[in-house]
Amino acid sequence: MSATEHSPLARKLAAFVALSSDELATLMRLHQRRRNFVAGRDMVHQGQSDHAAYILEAGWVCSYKILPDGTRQIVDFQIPGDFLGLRSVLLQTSDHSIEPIGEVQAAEVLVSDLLGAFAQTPRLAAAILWAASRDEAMVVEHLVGIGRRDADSRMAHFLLELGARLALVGLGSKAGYACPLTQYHLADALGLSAVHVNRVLRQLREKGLVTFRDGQVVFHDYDRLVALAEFDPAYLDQTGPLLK
Amino acid sequence: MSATEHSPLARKLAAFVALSSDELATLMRLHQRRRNFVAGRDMVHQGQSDHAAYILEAGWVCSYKILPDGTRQIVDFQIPGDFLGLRSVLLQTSDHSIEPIGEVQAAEVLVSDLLGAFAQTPRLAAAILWAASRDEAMVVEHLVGIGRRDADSRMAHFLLELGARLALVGLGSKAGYACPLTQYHLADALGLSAVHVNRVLRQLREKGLVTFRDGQVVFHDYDRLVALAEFDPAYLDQTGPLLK
DNA sequence: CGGGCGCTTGATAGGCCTCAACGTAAGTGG
DNA sequence: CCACTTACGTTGAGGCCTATCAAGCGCCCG
Repeated sequence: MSATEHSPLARKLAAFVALSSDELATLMRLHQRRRNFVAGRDMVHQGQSDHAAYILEAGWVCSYKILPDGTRQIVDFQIPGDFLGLRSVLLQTSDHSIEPIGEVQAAEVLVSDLLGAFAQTPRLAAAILWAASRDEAMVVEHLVGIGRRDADSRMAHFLLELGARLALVGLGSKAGYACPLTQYHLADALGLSAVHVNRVLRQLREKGLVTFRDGQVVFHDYDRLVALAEFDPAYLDQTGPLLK
Repeated sequence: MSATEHSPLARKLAAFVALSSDELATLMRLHQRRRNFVAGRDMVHQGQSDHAAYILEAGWVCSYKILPDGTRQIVDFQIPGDFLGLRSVLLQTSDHSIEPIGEVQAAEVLVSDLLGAFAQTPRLAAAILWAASRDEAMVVEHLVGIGRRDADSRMAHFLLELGARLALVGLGSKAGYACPLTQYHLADALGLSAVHVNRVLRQLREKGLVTFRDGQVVFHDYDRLVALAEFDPAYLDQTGPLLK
């Protein structure tokens, strides 16, 4: 039974660099210290200064910021295999909050363990840095979408990107995927109102492009959806620097 | 004559960690290989795969993405003392373009030099990583602004943030700063039309809050502007992990 | 069974866009 | 020195996209 069967992170990284058994073992040692979380109680609070980083193993979470007027903006979702809280650890105090969506299982990672692992296996360090850069690229693409795409294309792009990310860890395909988000989550992520999210979803469904219902995203016409979204997965696909 | 008088980057980092003369010397060695750029020709193209990272020494640049329909979204501006192209180097191919605004002087940094410097002085590595995390936090704040702030508050927030960044390298204060941007730059950064940018600027001016004219930003009522923007400089102010 | 949560739909309003025109200033070439 | 061009800024009119307010439905759960 290989490590990639246990850890979505190992599976994700393995898609871009062939990890040796030593490197895999080091990676798996980061997964000790398992913790569980439930919806409704934030894992990290905006402004909090003593908190850890985590590797998400099961379940989804979202990173968001609350504005003084009470509205919130979801910056990113994390799915199994993603790191969370890395930047906050470096800045010491978190600039955002992290909320579990449904039940979540994550491995707590101490900075010291991470640095130790990096020192041991530089290739692993490169792989994780690559993953972090990819996450940053996704945030940038998210920003572009909110700034310059209309609601339809924004939603389409979002659903496609999520699908591509999930496919990488074996949780989705071009047919669709399970998605625990509510329409309120979508609204807060896309900078829309929940009401408008509902209308946009209806339009996409009636046009025969994609259905989002009962926690399932089903692509009906992947290619036309890609066209509508102007979705270019280049920023996700890179075969990174890891082949060095 | 201290190194901080020569390098905005040294000045910025010095605000958060006392660099030894050895560390300063290492930092200055990264500044060899000077290059100049002029407005109108991108320093880096979206999709380009052979390019370097730079340390900005004089002048401003912006990082942006072009959408298939021709509109563009500016993701971030870089001012003297900022790194640029770091992520692109890691991902090997750039996911965005970089355009000089006016004349620009920058130091080309080879990955090998950077890694060498990091190996030599870990504290410097921490400082630069901290700066990169701070840049990422700014992109996130930018995303929040576009997603959840109206045009007035978005503009106010942007002008304030820029002022705070410039103050850190000695190029601005709470009174104002020199700003080479056009209203088109502001539009592409804030996700607005140039026409609307003009109207928003007029409103802010007529309310006696801030004037942006002839390449000068002048704050007339800093506190009221902060209130309008709900500007919280916490994410810029951190006395980072660098005191370790 | 009441109540909360998520989803759905309609009516209305407003923020921001688009189109269009014009002003100003600086640069270019004859 | 002037005609011409280009870049940037300014202002108005009209309209679309999306927000807001409001109401109702189905479902799960205590």
